[in-house]
Amino acid sequence: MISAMDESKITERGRRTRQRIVEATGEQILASGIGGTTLDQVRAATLTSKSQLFHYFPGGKAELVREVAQWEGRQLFEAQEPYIRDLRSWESWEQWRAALINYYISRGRWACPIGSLATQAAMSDPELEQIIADGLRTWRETLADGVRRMRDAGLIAPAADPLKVATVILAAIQGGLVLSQPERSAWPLEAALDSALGPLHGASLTNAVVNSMP
Amino acid sequence: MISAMDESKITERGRRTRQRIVEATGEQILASGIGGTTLDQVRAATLTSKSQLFHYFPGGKAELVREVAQWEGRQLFEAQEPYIRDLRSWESWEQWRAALINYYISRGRWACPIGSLATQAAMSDPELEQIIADGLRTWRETLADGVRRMRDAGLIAPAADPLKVATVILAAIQGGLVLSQPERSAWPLEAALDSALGPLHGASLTNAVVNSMP
DNA sequence: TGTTCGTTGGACTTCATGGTCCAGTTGTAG
DNA sequence: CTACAACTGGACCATGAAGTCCAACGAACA
Repeated sequence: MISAMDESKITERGRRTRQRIVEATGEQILASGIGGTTLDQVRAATLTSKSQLFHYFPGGKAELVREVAQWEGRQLFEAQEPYIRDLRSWESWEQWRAALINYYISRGRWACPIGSLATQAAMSDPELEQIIADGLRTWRETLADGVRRMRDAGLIAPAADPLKVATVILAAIQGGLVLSQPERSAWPLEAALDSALGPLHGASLTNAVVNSMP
Repeated sequence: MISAMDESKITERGRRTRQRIVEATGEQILASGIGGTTLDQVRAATLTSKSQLFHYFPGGKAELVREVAQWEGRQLFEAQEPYIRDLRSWESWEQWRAALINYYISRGRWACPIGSLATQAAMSDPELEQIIADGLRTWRETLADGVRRMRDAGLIAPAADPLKVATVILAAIQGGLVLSQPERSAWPLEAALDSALGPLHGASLTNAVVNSMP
């Protein structure tokens, strides 16, 4: 990744200021979207000035937004650590699920830093689109690894396609968030995620509850 | 619903112009989002003038966007007719699924007029948010009716909660579209939707393929 | 035929917002 | 302590987009 900001000569103070800008912008974007976020708002929220914004992000708003996307993406992944790295049993999936839901709840808003940006700005900024796509892809791969471990351990059907299962889970998260937004509740997200996680639930418990035939 | 445009005195010619504006705006929003759509673009695309835009939509851009949301919503529902009204067997769900996927494919872009607007503009315009929420709700209710019919006919488990199943299906659609966007392919959407539709698939076929235990 | 009202054209105004500039301050290394 | 570079403040500029205004056109109807 090529960052327009060379981090060689940078003071600690500068680093803090820069980080403050990124986080405040993220907050604002989360609340009002990219288009609804102005540099003046960021400036006011961070008690900085225009010159600082352009000092740290010479590429202007576009670069700042990209930086925010990467930062938020990292936060999202860290929130899933360490569970997402060690998905190999139903219990580990449950722990991961709890950590993820908790992350979304803690932000106060029902929006995914990756998913909602994907919808908002995909067509406006190809570079941002790339960042989003990369984040989505590694997320899916990490989940697929977990599914693969489950399969190799014989905990789920050998015929299950890990990539497909991972995609279904991701889709459930993104779609669940879309529905949680107007609902102002986590339940659509939880329902969708649990449903997608069904195939990973060992034994025929899931089938019996959700899918049995009279 | 209160429309700022009183339709009492309006010529056929005016109606056509107005409709032309709505459709062109929808096209533009689909391509560039709400923020990326300017009235000048709409004016150019429809060969109209500013005065016409404000003549037919006194509320300005906000009203126009709301009108577009409603129009697109209607289109979306019509695309699912008549199947969505008569969900009562696995075959009918399959027909509905085909019609829906076909609708999204035919638009050329992987975006839902309801879902993507929900993400984009929910917080900027409360009225638009209401329109989106309503559309989402009636959609969910209609699907839930179908699930209810399935349950009452004994085709799925009596314990299944129709509203929850409908929500999971909707989430799969929305999330599938989010993932289909960067992928530039319908497969994530189809995978997610099929997975969510699993519980409606009679017999233990689904269980055997996706979820069996060694 | 003329009057009325829906319709249309396009110039004009206002203003928010991204972006620029430069002078002044603070920190740090020799 | 001095010099240089990083950092900060805020006035200023350019632009594009929403919204206004008014004059002119055209179709229905007396």
